[in-house]
Amino acid sequence: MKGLRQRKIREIISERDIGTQKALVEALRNEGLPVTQATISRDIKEMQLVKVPLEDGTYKYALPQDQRFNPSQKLRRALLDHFVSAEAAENLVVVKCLPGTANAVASLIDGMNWPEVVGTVSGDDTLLIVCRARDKAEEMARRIRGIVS
Amino acid sequence: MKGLRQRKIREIISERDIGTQKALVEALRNEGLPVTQATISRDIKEMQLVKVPLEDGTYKYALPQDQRFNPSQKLRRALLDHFVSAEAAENLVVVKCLPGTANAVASLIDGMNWPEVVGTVSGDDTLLIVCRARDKAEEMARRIRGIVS
DNA sequence: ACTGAATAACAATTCAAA
DNA sequence: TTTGAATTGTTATTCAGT
Repeated sequence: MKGLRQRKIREIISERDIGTQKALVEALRNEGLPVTQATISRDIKEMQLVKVPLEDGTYKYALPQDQRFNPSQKLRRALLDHFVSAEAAENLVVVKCLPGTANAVASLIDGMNWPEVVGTVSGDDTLLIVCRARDKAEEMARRIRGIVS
Repeated sequence: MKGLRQRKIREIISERDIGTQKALVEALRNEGLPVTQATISRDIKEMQLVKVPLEDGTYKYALPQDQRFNPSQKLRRALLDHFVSAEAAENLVVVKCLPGTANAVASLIDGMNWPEVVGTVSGDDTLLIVCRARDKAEEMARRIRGIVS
C-alpha cells in the first residue's frame, strides 16, 4: 500500500497546491486511498517533502528541491513509477514502460548524456536506447534494471 | 529589529541544524535577540524557509533551495548583508562592503558573468569591478545599488 | 508596521494492534 | 513493517497592545 500511496502523493502535490496534511488525506480519500494524518506525516518524513511558504501567504507541500534538479534522481523516480522491463537486442535496449510514459522516460535518459548512448526513440509504452556498440547495450540494460531494483 | 533578526536566522540555520522554532528562539536569545515563537513563525513564512526531513529521521529548517542555487538571489542576499556603497570611477566601480566580506561579494559578481564586466579585484572591505568601458561602470554602479534598494 | 500572549490549527510521535 | 487512534509537540494565527 505504501509505495502506491507515496507515488500518488507525489502526483497530487505536483498537480495542485496542498497546504495541510488534512487536505492531503482528503485528496487521497478521493483517489480511493483511505489513510490518516499520522500515516501522511510519516510519508512526508520518509519522502522528505517540505512545506513551503508561498508568496501569496499560503503554504504548500513540495518535493525536496535537490531531487527536482538532480537528473539521475529524476530518472530513478520516473523508472520507479513507469518502468516495466529492459532487454538488450544487438546495440539497442528495448525498455518497456507503462502506457503513455515512454516519452518522459526517454527524455530523462537523453538528459543523462551517457557517453555510450547515441540517442533514444520512443513510442507510447516502449523506448529504444541506441548504443554505440553491442556490448554497451547489455551493460545499459543492466544499469537500467539496477536503478529500479 | 526584523531585518537584523532575519539575517541572524539565516546565519544560524546555515551553521547548525535547527529542528524546531523553539530551538531557534533559544538560539536567538543566546545571540541577544529575545523573541517569541510567534514572531519566528512569521519570519519563517516571510523568508520562505522550509522544515526539511533529514535522512537520519530528524528535521531541520533550511533556506528555500531555489534561492541557494540561483546566482542572482545569492548576490542579492550577500549585498543585503554586506553592502555599504558603490561608486563609479572611470571604468571601475568601487564597492565598499562590511569588513571581511568583499571577497565573497566579488566572487558572486564574477559568477554573474555580466558581459560588461572584465573582472573583479577585492581586498578586505572593498572590491573593484573592472568594466569594459567608462559608461558601463556608471550603469553597473546603479545596478548594484538597485539590487539592495 | 511589528510584536507577544494566548489559542487554534496542524503535524509528529507514542502506543497498541494486525 | 505498517497502520490508526489518541496524544503530545509544534507551528500558525488571532487578538490586543505598542
